[in-house]
Amino acid sequence: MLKEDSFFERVYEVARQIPEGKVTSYGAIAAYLGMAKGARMVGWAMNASGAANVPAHRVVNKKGLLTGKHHFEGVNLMQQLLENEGVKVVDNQIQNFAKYFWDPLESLK
DNA sequence: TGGTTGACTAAGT
DNA sequence: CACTTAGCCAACC
Repeated sequence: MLKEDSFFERVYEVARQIPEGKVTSYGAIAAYLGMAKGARMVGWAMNASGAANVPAHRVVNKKGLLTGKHHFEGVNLMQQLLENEGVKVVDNQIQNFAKYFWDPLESLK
């Protein structure tokens, strides 16, 4: 199987390792991939993750805001998935974000 | 090849 | 608090 060495595939592999009930940020994934300034690329990769088996709903911005929810089928789907995993979301923001935060730099190093 | 794009982030107004 | 500017960089056309 030809694995695309593209940036997207790397993002997908990290995203797939996010444990249930945990979330991370675009910047954290980017930093893990060696592009601290590449948070936007991660978000863009998520945009293309539609066909991939990637839990994009576990990736939020640095403040714990569900900035990407507008890209899901429904604006409530992303929050629904997170709450289904035990992550409380209020007003598009993850509550107790620090507690749910999963850092690939610490977990995958 | 080069300009446009974007689910980010930080700092400024 | 809402909006703007600026930096960042791979993928896309």
